[in-house]
Amino acid sequence: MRYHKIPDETVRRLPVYLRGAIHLSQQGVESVSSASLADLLGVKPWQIRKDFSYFGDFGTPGVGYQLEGLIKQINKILRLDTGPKAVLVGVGNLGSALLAFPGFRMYGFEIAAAFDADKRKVGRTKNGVLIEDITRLRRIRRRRIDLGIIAVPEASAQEIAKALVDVGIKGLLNFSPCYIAVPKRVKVITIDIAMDLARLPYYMPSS
Amino acid sequence: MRYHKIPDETVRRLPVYLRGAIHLSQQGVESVSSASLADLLGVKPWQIRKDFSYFGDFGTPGVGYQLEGLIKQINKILRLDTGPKAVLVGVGNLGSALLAFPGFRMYGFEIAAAFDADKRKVGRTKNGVLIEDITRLRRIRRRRIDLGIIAVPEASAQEIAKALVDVGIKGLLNFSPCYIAVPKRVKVITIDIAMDLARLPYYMPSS
DNA sequence: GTTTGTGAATAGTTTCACAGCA
DNA sequence: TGCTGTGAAACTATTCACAAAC
Repeated sequence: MRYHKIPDETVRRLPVYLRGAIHLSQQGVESVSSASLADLLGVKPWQIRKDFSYFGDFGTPGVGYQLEGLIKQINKILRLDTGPKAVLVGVGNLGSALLAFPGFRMYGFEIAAAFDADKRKVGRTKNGVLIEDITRLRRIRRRRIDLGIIAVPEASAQEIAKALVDVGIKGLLNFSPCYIAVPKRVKVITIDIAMDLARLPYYMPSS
Repeated sequence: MRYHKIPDETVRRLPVYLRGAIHLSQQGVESVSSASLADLLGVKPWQIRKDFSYFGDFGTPGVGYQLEGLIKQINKILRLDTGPKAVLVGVGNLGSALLAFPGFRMYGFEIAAAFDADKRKVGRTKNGVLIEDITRLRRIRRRRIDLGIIAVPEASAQEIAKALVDVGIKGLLNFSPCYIAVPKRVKVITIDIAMDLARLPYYMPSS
C-alpha cells in the first residue's frame, strides 16, 4: 500500500505507537505483535497494522514488529530524529509547568529557550533554561529552533504568534483558547484545556 | 434534520462555538451570521450551519444567530448549565497551573477539590482550594463532584483513575501520557502535551 | 500455527449547492 | 436580497476478512 497519502489520523496516532514501543523496549522486550501493542495502548490491532502499512513493511508475519527498528522508523517519519528544539513564550503558571515537564524528553525534544514580558522574571533561570526578554525574541534566529510554544494570555497570543513566525518558527503549539492566524506553511496545534473539559459533561450519563 | 445521531466531531466543536459566542456577546454584539462567526473562529461557515442544524433551528434566515439564545442552547446541550464541579488529583507543577487556570470559568466550571499524596502539601490552600490527603478521596462522594482531573505521574495514573471511578466520578480529563482503562460508562479525554508537540515536526517543511 | 499487509466494505465527516424563509 | 437549513455528493477513516509470509 505504498504511494498513498498518509491520513492525518494516522499521523496523530504515530506518537502513541512510539510511546508504547519505547515503553516495551525499556522493559527489555524485543518485538511485539499488533495485538499486544493494541492491548497496551487501548486501540485496535487492525488500526495499528493499517497505519504501519502506509509506510512500508514494518513487521514480520508470524512474529510481529521488531521494537528497535520500529522506534527508529517512527522517529524518522515524525522527524524527531533531528532532536527538534522549541522556544517557550510565557513563563507563567502553565509555562513553568511546561519547563518542568518530563514528558518531552521521550520524544527527543528540548525546550531550548524561554521568553517572558515580565521584567522581574527576565534573567532568572528555571529548570536550566534562562528566561529572556520578549523584546529580544529576534535572538533565536541563529539558534536552530523551529518550534514555538505559546503559553501567554489570550490577548497577546496572536501577536506573539506573528512575532514567532517572523523569526523563523515553523510550527506552533498554542495553549491559548483562541484561533491563531498564520501563513499556511506554518502548522498550528492548539491545546485548549478548558474546551476539552467542557465536552466531558455531554458524555456523562444522566447526572 | 432532527432525530439524528450527533457526530462526535460536532460535539468537539460546540465549545469552540460557545467561546466565540460568549466573546462576541461580551462585546455587546447581539447576533452573528455563520460567516462572521466562522471568520472569527477559523472554521468554515457551512460547518457551523450543519453542526447547529443537528440540534434544531438555532438561527433566523436573513439575520443569523441570536447570541444570547445560542449561548443558552449550547450550554444546555453540553450540560454546562448545571455548573459542573471537578476534583483535581495531583497538585504538582501542572496541577498547580490548572488550579490557577482562568479559562474554566467561562464554561461554568469550578475545581471544587484538590488531592495530593505529598503530606507537605496537604492542608495548604492554593487558589482558594484546600489540598486534601489522597487517602481521604472518599470524602468527595457527598459533594456532587462528577468530573476528575488527573495530573499525577504516569505510574500512578491508572490507580488514581480507578479510585476516582470508585468514588463516583463519571468523566475524566487525563494529563498522563498513558492509556487508562475504565468502565465503558466513564468517558476519558486524554491530553498528552508531549504527544501533540511530537507530531508538529512532521508537518514542517524541509527543516 | 501465528501474525502481517491490504483490498473491499462500511461508517463517518465535510463540502456543496440551492430551496425556502425573513 | 441575505442568510439559514439540509439533502446529496465527495471525501476520509475505520473495520473486516483473508491471502501471503514466517
